[in-house]
Amino acid sequence: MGRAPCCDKANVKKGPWSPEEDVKLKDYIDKYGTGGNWIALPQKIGLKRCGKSCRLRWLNYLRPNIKHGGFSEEEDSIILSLYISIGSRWSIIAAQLPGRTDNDIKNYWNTKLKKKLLGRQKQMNRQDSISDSTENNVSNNNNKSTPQNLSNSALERLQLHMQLQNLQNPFSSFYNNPILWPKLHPLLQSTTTTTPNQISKLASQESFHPLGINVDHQNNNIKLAEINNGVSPLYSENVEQSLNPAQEFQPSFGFSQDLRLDNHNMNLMNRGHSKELFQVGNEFELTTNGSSWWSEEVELERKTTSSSSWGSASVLDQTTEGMFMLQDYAQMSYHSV
DNA sequence: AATCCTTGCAACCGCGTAGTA
DNA sequence: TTACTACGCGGTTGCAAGGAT
Repeated sequence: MGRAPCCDKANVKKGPWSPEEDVKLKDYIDKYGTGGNWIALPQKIGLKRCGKSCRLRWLNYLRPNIKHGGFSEEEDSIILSLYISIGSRWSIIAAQLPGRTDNDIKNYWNTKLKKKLLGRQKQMNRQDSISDSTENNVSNNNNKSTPQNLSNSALERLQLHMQLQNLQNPFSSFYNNPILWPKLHPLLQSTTTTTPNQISKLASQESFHPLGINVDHQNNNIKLAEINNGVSPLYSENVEQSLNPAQEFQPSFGFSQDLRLDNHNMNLMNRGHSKELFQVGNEFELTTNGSSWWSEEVELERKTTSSSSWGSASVLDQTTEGMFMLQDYAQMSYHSV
């Protein structure tokens, strides 16, 4: 037995909206607002439409200040960086692009931007296969170890990640690309030991992590995806446990620490000693054993069974996604010396 | 000119979640 | 605590327009 329909399907019009319908809906909402009830709205206006359809039409098309098409390079960069960081969380990505809707961005990504970027990678792969048989070729490693049922999303993000690395010259990392990361957290650019004072100083600056997570150590506060100036953070929460100023920290590379991902919480752990809590919106625990992120030594503990936020990807897919994020952003964690 | 194929985008569908009684 | 309702989100579909053959 399926879910009860949200409206009487038989008496509801489907398909493209007519200009008359648009006018009716827009006029009414301009005058009276939605009334907090989309389901009842079409009846009030006299539209033979489902409430959900009205809502969608309003949000994606009729709402004021909506922009369609003509994405700028800057918008491309923001979309790309957020997609690699958080995946297909279109509403979150849209929140960082004023005037853009999640549907618009989703369509733009699926039909243009993704092809544009992955197309470039194909070109580069061709060049690689002709001129380079380097043992460390990431593509070769990829072919060897990528799980067959790796989700499309994870694979895309992986491909994009690798491509973006390739796009840099050998002496420049992905993370230092000012186009991709307009405001890169200075901690990530350092490979040397960072003292608490340095961390404190850095944290007080207006700087952001490419993942979109900004850690304010002074206030034990986290802001997620605060990318555009003047745009309110998508998420902000006090961390569970503050950094101990008496300890000395250094940026941690590789996978020497455990990473735990809960529902909406990502704990970067240091072998059981939780340091930070980050909100990322996932629902599993992931543990690595200090090995390569491609390695098989990954333990996964599924905490809950439902996770629509990350689509229908399998647990293995999600593992890979987690690994991807871990590899990318492990640098942001610290372990005590 | 006709047909087929591809692309872009609006809209739909189903599910998870939050709010409330 | 449970059941119900509505909202919001992301994946998917349908179709029109344009291009290729």
